[in-house]
Amino acid sequence: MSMPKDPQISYAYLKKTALFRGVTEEELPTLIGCIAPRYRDFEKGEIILRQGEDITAVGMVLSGRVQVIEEDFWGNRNIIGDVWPGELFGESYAFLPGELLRVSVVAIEESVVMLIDARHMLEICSSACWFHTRLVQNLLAETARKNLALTRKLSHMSKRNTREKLLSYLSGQSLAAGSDVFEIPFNRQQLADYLCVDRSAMSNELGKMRDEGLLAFERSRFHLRSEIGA
Amino acid sequence: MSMPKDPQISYAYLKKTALFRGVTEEELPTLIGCIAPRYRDFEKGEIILRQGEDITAVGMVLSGRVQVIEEDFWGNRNIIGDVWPGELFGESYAFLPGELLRVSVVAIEESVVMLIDARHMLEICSSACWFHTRLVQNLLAETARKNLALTRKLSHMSKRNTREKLLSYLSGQSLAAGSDVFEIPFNRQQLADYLCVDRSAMSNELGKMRDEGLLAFERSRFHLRSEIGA
DNA sequence: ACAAATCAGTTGGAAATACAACGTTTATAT
DNA sequence: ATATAAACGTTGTATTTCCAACTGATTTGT
Repeated sequence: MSMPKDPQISYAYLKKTALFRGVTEEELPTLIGCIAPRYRDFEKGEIILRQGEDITAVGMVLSGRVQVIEEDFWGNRNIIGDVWPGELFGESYAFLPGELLRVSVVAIEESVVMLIDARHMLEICSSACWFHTRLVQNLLAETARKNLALTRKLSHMSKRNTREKLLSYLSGQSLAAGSDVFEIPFNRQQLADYLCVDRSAMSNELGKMRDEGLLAFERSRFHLRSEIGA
Repeated sequence: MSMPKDPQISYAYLKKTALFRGVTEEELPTLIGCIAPRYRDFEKGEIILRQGEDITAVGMVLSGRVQVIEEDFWGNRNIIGDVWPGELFGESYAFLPGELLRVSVVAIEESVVMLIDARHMLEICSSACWFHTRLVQNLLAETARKNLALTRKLSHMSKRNTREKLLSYLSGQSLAAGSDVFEIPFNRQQLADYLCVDRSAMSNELGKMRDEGLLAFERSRFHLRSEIGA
């Protein structure tokens, strides 16, 4: 890890991130000065946050690519997810003092990250700049969004068999689209991964449901039937 | 639904809720005046929030009991969860303008709820009271807490079979306790419900793992073994 | 236009899970 | 202390899922 003297922050880029959305390019330097982020440079393979730590800063990947990893009781490593440039990590832990990290964050390429202390985001700065409000709004919106996504996925996955998982997911997609005909953003393998089931078994189940008249589909386009099919 | 003239808000009670934690009883009246909540009285069975709505207010149950319900494409109702007095509802949707409710919230007893507009929480009030900061901190902490709980549950549930779900859960509990011996907060049926598996199948799997020497247990007390058992 | 790769559906056998039923132990109430 | 209820483990069977392998259709790259 090293301290980059001149972190190549592009304001044009930052203002498009979920955290800084709504702040203009002119306002950004003031805001950045206000929340006083730290910049860190990590080499490929370096650990950014270590399981067990108690963090108080939110991280944003500026360049490179980092991964969230979980190590269980027996030392088995499990990749939880990727964090791409512009995205946040550690934002759930940073606002819960005393809550120890259950994951590690690792740079899988040379990466530059921005670390913003949670207090700097929440406390009203001396210059009372309004950007703080916007930042907190963005932060809340972002955690709320993740929350909803997790809740939805969980509501599908808590179904006991593949058919019910599929119906739960498809029903949600249909309601979201406001139509009984809709497109899903997954191909079969991705859908199976999302629902944590076997692809072929899922395909099989889809076929059965089609034969029973519950639904029709063609690739990613689905049609749910409200009439109880024959 | 009616407008209670004199909602029986007890400041002593409010200051103990997750939302108002850290605000003293003396400060509460000022803060409450500042965020200008609305109070509503619902009869048993009345709908508080309707699926499809776009809400901008966070709700808190003051008395009674409300339930979060999901209705799918075919009209099947599914109970998502209960909200007890002092707890929040709608907090994920309130901060995402344009995001339509995928659930309904229903009073299952006569209930009084407090509705706080999201903007009142986020925008700095004229009197620039510092409580706002605390309120937002509490809100962020609360959504962060839910986020972590959801992420953890999901990481167990994404395992393909009962054994791996159990090991994922138990490993997490062990790491949280910082010991290979620990107590879990569930009985067998609750654990099975949490992991979305069949209780007897789960019991069976626990027995097999005990016989294989992976772990030992007695009721809710578990002991994970790091050595690869014979 | 053609070759190669990806994607989707199908099938059969092995493995795991759900379900129902039952006996024993542990906890709770009177 | 005793009766009652709840919790836990066990077993057998029906059902479901996983896995591997294969075919045909569609997409992609050249």
